[in-house]
Amino acid sequence: MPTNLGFALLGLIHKTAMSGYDLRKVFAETALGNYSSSPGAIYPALARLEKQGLVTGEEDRSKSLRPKKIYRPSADGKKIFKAWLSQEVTKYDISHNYHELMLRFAFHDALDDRKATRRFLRELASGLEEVIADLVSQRKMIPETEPVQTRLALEAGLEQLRASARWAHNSIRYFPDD
Amino acid sequence: MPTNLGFALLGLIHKTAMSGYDLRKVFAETALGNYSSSPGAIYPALARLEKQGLVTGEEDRSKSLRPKKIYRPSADGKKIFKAWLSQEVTKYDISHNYHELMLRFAFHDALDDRKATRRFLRELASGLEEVIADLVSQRKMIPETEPVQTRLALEAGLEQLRASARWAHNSIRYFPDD
DNA sequence: TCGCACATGTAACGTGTTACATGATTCA
DNA sequence: TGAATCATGTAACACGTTACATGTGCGA
Repeated sequence: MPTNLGFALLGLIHKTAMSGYDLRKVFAETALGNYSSSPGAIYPALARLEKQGLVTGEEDRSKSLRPKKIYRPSADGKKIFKAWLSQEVTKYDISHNYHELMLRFAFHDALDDRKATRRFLRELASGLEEVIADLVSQRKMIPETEPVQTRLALEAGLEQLRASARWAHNSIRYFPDD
Repeated sequence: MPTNLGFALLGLIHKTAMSGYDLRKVFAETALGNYSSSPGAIYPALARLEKQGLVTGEEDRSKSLRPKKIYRPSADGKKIFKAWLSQEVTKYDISHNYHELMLRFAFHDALDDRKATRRFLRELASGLEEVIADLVSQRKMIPETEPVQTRLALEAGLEQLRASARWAHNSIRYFPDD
């Protein structure tokens, strides 16, 4: 199973076939940058995906530059990518892997299935409520002897989660039923 | 220089001397859990800290259980820990390392210096405004042809940052100037 | 005596980071 | 001709993950 970086690469070439260099530029220039734009990460990741049969790299010598390798997802690659997108949203992911969830959402258009995206957002919203409730009860259990910072740090997390929950609720309307 | 996990360990034993097992429990039971509670991470991290002279582990056979090793920060360890806490808040950290910033804040009481904590929050708040402004202009540059998800994913990040900025502003009052 | 909580570790593995290496093409 | 940009990669290293190994003492 690919890593987040692998899925990000898969997602980008799913839309448009690209070389490793092109991919690096996308990472460098967009908010995807969190998933690293260093050649030491991207080229090995592409090689792994190719070895696993999830992408195919085709040399392009049309421009007589040093040959580019243009990557495309294979049938298997598309299948695995879509399965990744369609996974259930778990509480675990929400508290330990939020970045991955947002990565998945960002690529959700590849599914071309408003119902699936709606489900994603609904699951996210309700998962968030649960995680928020957990944190609220954790907050209650912080003894008075703890420094303010402890409570405030928890509060910071809470506020981010609340913002996310509002966002998820508001976003559902962009994927109407029918 | 220790990793985030190393600093988290340093921060916990700074307050109360503890064994590796105790530390694991703290990680398992609190929101710190993001920094891993697996023995394969914690024991090697403690060993590294000890080799670097930042902590000292003293065997405790008082209870005749399998001997505990109680860890304490060394003078060097305290110095490095406080230097870490006192670091400037950079835009880079805000966009690529937000977790570490919150970890730092959570341990800020070790500094016992309201001025430093105020400075941290002020720098965080103003850094956040800048990062938010950057994202807003990035959002403007997303072509219409992009799927809604692209814009919404960026929006999700924005809302989290805005929530953080509000939190930072509101939190400053807990650290009054004298 | 069986299992559980206490307590500490090691080994294999994958992956990301940084830094370096290589080479073609364009343009001043 | 020399620098910048295009383009792909490798090598060393550190770290975290998972899984396993080992052993003590207590209570049912």
